[in-house]
Amino acid sequence: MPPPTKPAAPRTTDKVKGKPKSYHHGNLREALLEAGLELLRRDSAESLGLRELARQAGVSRTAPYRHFESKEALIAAIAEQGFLRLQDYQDEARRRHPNDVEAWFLEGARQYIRFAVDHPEHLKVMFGPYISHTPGHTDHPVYAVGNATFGKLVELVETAQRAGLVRAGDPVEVSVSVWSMLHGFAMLMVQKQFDFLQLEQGRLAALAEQAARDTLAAVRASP
Amino acid sequence: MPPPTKPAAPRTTDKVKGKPKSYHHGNLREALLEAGLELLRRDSAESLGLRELARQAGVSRTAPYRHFESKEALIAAIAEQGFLRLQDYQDEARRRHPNDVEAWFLEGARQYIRFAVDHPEHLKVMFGPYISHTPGHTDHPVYAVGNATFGKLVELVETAQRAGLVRAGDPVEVSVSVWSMLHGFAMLMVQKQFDFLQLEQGRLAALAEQAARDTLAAVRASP
DNA sequence: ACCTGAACACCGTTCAAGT
DNA sequence: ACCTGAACACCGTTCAAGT
Repeated sequence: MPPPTKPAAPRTTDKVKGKPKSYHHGNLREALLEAGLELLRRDSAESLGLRELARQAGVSRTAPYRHFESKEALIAAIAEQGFLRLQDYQDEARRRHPNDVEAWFLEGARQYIRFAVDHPEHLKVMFGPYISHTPGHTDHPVYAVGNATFGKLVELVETAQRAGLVRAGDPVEVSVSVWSMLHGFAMLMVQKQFDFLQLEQGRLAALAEQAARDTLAAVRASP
Repeated sequence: MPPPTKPAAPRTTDKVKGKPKSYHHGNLREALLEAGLELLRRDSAESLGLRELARQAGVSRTAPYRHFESKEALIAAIAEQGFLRLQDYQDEARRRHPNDVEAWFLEGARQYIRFAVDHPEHLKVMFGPYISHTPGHTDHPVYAVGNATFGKLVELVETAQRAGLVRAGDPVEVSVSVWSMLHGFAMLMVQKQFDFLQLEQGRLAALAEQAARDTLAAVRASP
């Protein structure tokens, strides 16, 4: 725990020229999101406090309410960023293998896991218990973005079905199996639930590759 | 939200005879665990407060500290209960199909999902972000019980490998794939992440059966 | 042995007020 | 338009004290 007396935050009041370095009056919103992500990266637990973020950004504790309705809204905004980034990872897989469905599928699976490795703090809020999925609360943009991310997976599955790689059937149902496997592996890894296995150096990467291949095996068309 | 003025809790001070109905002096520990579970069942979110549990049990807000070191310790105790119950579900699968490895494996997968359906509140604390898996915090009994649960899965996988049902290789690594798939499906379901698919009545059960079969397909030995 | 009451150091959120 | 300060209704946790 840090001592209660902090260095009072740099404040960077140099808004002399164009330099967009001083968010102090201007891009507080982005600064809060960035600070939230950094806090999640270190503390991991759910101490993510609105007051602490304000402190870190060098503003008063009520200033965040000018940019976010509530703590949950801030978390949802971070989750939204995360889904967009995950879509980028998925697009990359498609770009790498435009003419080979199997390679595309496998790379898509690897990219999902890579996203989890690169941005665990994003994954945690995207699928943590902080944003409720009960009907009525689904008006925030994060839900639309999340659904669009799943939609990209369904597209991949449909293409793979047409190519005879993946078994026939409702592509949405097949996509649920694919998602479950990748989500399960990614979440368990991010939550350090494999730590008790005492894996040697580099062994986790082998597990990830296995998970990607097993994901395809789970829904592969029988020959 | 309930009004701030509650009916002051029944207190059930009828400790006249043997009737173990009045936990007031005696089994406060169990009462707190039960109240915690009930709170998780309804509120779902992480408002699970120590003070509120005390209120619900009819004791002062500091009484819980006689039975639990901290809020995290109470949550860990609930998680421990959950792992034991999950083991019961797994044992049931083995008992039903003692002489058919494939049936045992499939039933084990179904039982994992059934546990999630029956006890979502347990699953949420078992794999939520409330108990940290960083080294140094792994002294609570919940970790040993969690590892034992995974151990049961490894046993099943080893048996299935010997029978030629599941592919060869390190049984722990194979078990990770199986666990990932079931965990992913169970968590997404419990978190209501499939709700946006607008599934018709009974369709979720079909998804669950598919997930169980796909879990086997993911690690099945090639013919 | 088990529980209580007051107290400490925190939260999220609201609201009138400042520039 | 954006931010501040005081205030309200909460937390988890500690500790001396009660029976």
